[in-house]
Amino acid sequence: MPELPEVEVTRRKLEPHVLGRTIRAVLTTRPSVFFLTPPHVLRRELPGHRISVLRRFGKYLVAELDDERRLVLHLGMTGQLFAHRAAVPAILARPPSRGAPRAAPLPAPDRHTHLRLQFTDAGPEVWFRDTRKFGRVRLLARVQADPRLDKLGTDALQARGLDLFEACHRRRIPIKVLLLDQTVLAGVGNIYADEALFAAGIRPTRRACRLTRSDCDRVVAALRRIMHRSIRSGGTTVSDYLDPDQRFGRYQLALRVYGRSGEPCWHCREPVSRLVLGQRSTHFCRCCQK
DNA sequence: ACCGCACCCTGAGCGC
DNA sequence: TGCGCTCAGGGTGCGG
Repeated sequence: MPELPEVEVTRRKLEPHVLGRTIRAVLTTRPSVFFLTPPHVLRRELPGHRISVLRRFGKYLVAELDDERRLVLHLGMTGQLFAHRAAVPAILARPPSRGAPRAAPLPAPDRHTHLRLQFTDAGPEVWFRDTRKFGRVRLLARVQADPRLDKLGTDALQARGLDLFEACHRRRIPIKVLLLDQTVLAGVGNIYADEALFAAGIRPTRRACRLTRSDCDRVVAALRRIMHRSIRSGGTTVSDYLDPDQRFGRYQLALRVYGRSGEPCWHCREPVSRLVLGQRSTHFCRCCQK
């Protein structure tokens, strides 16, 4: 599932395919929850405009247009952005291990390809595909605020221990649940929350208010370290994630606890435990995390 | 303000 | 073979 590292890899690889290009036509599927801006509006409004910047905020991607409107994209759980060159054979072997992606390289758009941007030049189309439709697309008017975007906390890669420590004040929820709150640190999802808490030696069930300043420093440092490593590895492919070139991530090979319940802990060899917190499966080591 | 939980959606995997 | 069930989870919104 795309969290900050996967979204950042997507941004970096998509950027050269969109910057400075002018949209010629937009193809969409039928209206659905996927479209916060109705598809017929996107088809009408986007053509003729040039994409000037592609930014990331937490797990959001924002394409700024030449008229200062913004196209806001969220990949949800199964969202994929592709730079689709016609007639170029897609790569691909199986991913190195752990979870065989359901997705295979797409030779043609299918019913899950909800948005296709075609450009005035001969370069690739950009496709937004999302089987589960937990992803979202919205076109913001000039200077129009986005309620979700504006509520995001500090980007997880920019955060300091103090940011987390202040957010933990008087919060009685498990630290794992707090880490998933996008208004606290933007970009942290289920995988990296578990991995960072393991690296910091903190049990995910511990109440947020019971973390010390030093605990928070370790969690934030671990998040930054792990996310940077993951970005360098092309992100984590657990089930569906593919980058704009339809390549799998490789960071799943480096995961220490996520998806490893019952397998031996990297440090102490005790079996990794699993429980559910905030309706999300949570993985940790009873021995190494207190 | 805080917190728990149902819900959105689809495909995979499983038992029968 | 095929049906029906459960599970996965990012984010929203509601009720207590």
